[in-house]
Amino acid sequence: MAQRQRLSKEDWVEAALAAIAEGGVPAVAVEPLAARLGATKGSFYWHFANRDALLDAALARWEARTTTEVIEEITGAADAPEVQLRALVVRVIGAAESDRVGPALLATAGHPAVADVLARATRARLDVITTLLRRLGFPAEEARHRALLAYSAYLGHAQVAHSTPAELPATKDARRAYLDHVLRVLTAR
Amino acid sequence: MAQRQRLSKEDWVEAALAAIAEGGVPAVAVEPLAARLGATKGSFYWHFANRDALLDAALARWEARTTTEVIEEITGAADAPEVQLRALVVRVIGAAESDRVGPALLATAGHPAVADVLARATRARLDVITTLLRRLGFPAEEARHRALLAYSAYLGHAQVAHSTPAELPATKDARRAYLDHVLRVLTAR
DNA sequence: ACGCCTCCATACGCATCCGTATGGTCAACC
DNA sequence: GGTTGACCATACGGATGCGTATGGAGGCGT
Repeated sequence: MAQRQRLSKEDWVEAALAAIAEGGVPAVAVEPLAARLGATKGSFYWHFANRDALLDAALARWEARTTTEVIEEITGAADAPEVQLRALVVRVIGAAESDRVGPALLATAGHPAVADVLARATRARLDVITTLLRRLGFPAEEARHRALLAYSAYLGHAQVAHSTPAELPATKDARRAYLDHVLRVLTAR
Repeated sequence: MAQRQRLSKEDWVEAALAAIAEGGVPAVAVEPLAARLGATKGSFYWHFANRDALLDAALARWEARTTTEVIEEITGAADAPEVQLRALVVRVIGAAESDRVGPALLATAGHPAVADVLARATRARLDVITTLLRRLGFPAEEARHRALLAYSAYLGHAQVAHSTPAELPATKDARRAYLDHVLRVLTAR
């Protein structure tokens, strides 16, 4: 990997996220990570108290990057709800195909720290979608139902993209057509 | 756990599936499983050549139980496509909330055996849904799009049910209303 | 009653990972 | 140019997992 002489905390966090993406939470192991970074445990235990501290930092980083920042970015703009919803979907579908951490976390939902971050992320994301749908004129219960459906579809799309990308539309045009179709189905009255 | 004196291959497979559900593929470890079954490695290595053999058997069992058997059961009946589709959804949504193995496998899609079984299951499931939608009168491309959306929604629903069940409709009536809503949205022209 | 075959426990060597202890290196600063 | 402190390598002990070797317990036929 990188042949830096000195490593920062961030380097370890990024390596941990990469490990989660490839092998799930159990793949966050100090010694293999050190080997991949071209360092040893000596470096790690200077930056972190123990393995769990690294895992916590990685989870916090993931939550910020895939939930907090995205929500702020989308809802920060003063666009109309239709525009915001479309921006959210486009933004998030693209990310879903590269971010493999989310699906990987599901396998370890038993771990307390993982459960916490998943619960917070799920709630925040569902709330954003629900709010947008309400602003589009859907009544409360229907907005919540449609938000749940849309978010489920997003999660599932990430899974398919990750496990069997061959089943997704192949060309860029086909993907855009699919995306348009999905948006139409999800917002049709 | 069970205080049986003799264990069968099936017992080990079931224990492996339970382990995957709780901790993902890496949790399929011989010695912890043996402890849980009240046995030792001596038993395991009589029934299986090694850890991978158990993993393969568990994956095959999962595929049969959640894909092959379900598809045969649904398409075996001579019902109208609307009835089959609804039966499939009802059957599968209920299972999604108890089967935690599927989501857990996603975390280890890098493993060759896992990738194989995921690819086969995804393809088989998408094909079934696509066929049903075609029989409902949707043209080919739209049927495939809607099938992908429906299957994604199913996968995501399983994730939500597993990680944050509190976000799902609480009462039985609310769940039924949600299910009706989803079916209506997914099959509306 | 005897041997046989199935199933399992025990004990071992090896590898991997965690966490600690300790000393070394290099840049910055006086 | 000597000292300090941030950063890291090496070396260790303990825990846990894999796979093998070996012997023992118990049903079953003869």
